[in-house]
Amino acid sequence: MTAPCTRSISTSAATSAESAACETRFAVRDYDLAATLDCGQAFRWKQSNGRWSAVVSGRWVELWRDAKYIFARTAAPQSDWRWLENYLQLPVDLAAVLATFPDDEPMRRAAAACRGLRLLRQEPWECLASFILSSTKQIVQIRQIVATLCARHGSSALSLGEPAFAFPTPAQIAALNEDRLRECKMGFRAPNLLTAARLIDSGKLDLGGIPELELAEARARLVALRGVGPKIADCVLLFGFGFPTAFPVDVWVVKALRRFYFRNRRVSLPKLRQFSATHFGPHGGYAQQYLFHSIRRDERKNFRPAPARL
DNA sequence: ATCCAGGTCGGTC
DNA sequence: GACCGACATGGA
Repeated sequence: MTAPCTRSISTSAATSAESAACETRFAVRDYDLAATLDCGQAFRWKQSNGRWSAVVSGRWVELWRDAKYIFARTAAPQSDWRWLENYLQLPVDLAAVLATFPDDEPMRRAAAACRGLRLLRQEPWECLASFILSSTKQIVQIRQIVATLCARHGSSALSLGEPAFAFPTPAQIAALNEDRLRECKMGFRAPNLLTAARLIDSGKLDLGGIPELELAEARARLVALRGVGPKIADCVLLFGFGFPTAFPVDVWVVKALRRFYFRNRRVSLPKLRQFSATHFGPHGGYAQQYLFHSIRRDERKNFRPAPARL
């Protein structure tokens, strides 16, 4: 698909890491990189002067855009970029996805308000672990917990800027104990992460088999984990495994569904789940992310920070 | 200060 | 089923 390295970076002053650095670009349309990386589906991306960096499946990578392209560079040489094309879901025809959304006013507005928003395809274990850590936490805090966990317990990754760390493997976490995990500020979620890591590390839970299952069965496997209910399970199924109709219903989506489809009436969570499972079509998961992103942005638009004090 | 955050769990009625 | 409080931690 893409040439391995369109440009290899090498200068006389380059360190050994820099001389192996690798850069490429992808022509894209309808791809809002910033919204996609920052909308609460992934928790590792940091922005610094217009560029986004993270560690994806153990590889440090930096991304940036111009009008036509997404540019990427890594610290290590790449023989191909399929891992990144897959992560960013570059081949997805967004217009075709949007065309399956229900033709109603809320979805038309959400699609118009979030033009270019995409779903990523994340590494399943990292996705599961991250969302185990997400319950009743704000997105900024989830990022902080995940960053601490990676810095303390993940393997270091070759990078060009700040030191970077891979997400800890199940084995790396399984080798810890609850107190070590609590030191990463994850509170009561620590034992949940620990038992999930140990089940996977011991082979008692095989995430690799999940994609072969029907949605309901896959969901049942995940919900069997302590600390994983229907919402977190659907996040993992959608963002990690790509089940297109997985539909995470969190507090924001509840708010959006009630406001847009039930005239702000009190509707029980099971009823909202039932509605969402049938109303949003073959790419319901995508529709969910558009609702989530648009209502969060609307609410924040009304928020005005207090003027800075001197 | 008080409420709430990309929830889940184990109780109640 | 529906409703409730506990669970850690820190932003707003």
